[in-house]
Amino acid sequence: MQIYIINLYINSLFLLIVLKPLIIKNIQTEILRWFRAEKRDFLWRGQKDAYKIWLSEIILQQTRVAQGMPYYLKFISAFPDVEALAKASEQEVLKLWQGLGYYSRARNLHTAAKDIVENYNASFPEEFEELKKLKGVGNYTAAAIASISYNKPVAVLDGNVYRVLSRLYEDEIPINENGAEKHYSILANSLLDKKNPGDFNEAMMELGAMICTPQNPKCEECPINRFCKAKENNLTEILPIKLKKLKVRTRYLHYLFIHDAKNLILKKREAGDIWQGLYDFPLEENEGGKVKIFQSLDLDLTTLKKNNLKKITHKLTHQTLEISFYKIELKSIREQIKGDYIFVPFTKLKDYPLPKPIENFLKDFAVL
DNA sequence: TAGACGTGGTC
DNA sequence: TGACCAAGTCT
Repeated sequence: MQIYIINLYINSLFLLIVLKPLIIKNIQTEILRWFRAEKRDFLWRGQKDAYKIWLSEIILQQTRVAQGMPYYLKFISAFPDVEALAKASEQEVLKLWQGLGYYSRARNLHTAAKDIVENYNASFPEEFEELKKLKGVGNYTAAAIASISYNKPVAVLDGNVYRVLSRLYEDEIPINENGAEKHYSILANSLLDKKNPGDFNEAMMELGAMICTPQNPKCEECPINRFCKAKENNLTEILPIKLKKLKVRTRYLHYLFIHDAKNLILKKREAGDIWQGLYDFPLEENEGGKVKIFQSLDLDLTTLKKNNLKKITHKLTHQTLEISFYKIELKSIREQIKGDYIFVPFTKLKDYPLPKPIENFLKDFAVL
């Protein structure tokens, strides 16, 4: 009996000290080998300029490469370095970001650029903790910059890595559960190739994006399929587990396209709502009745519906927007409109960052 | 800390 | 077609 227990102990010790590191080493080797042979050729790859890595990482947050690529090119061209970006106005940055969504990324990008120029002598900090102090740089982006640009051994944890880890280890802890980040971060860091952290991090993400996809993963082509518990137990379709708790509310927006011969009215959107810092039309948000924002004009939405130009549905992550546009032509808008509105010549519209529905509306009417 | 924050692609 | 997702972060 004693011998049996001792054997068991030795076996598990062997597993822990010898076998596990060996398996991890194998996985690292296979992932890196695959990555170096199969990786897509992006402009920001193969160089370590922290500015470019940072910019690409911010743009690619919650965004597909195909969607972000043109924006990366525009930004690099307009702002070749962090000083150029810092010198720009927030409106210029938002204008360039127009259409990409999650506009806080653009505002934070600009804030961080100014911070780096003013407080870091225009060069990026190298340490994970220091990078995280930059506005808009969280755990993921700090790890990406630190590992790719400065070879620091910190594992990135993005949607791809969560998925790869959950499947590889058949881990059923929901990836958006409280405490999940810490849990998966430990797994990611234990798997990280500390000698090639940048390449390995990119390799994990590339694997998740190209092979270990959310639907129809290409397990037969996966370089680590022989280590994958989810594949072995046919669980790739249900892993990773994600709790769903998204509530979508519906809002009814009535936009007044008020103009005279040469100008139209815009308003800068403020904090605490969608599209902060972008410009839209005078907005009445209710179900109907009198237009309250311009009582002097004595407008009624029911009457205005005769001039209803367009009605659309625009879906955001958390809101469904039922949008109506009304056209109101006035002789001289300056005298009749009071409040926090600006009068913009049609010729200057190109300088103003606009939410997608506003941009589309103006395009439809050949104003843009 | 759970919820807010855009847009476009996919099945 | 609606639900889910895509290199997350902030408050």
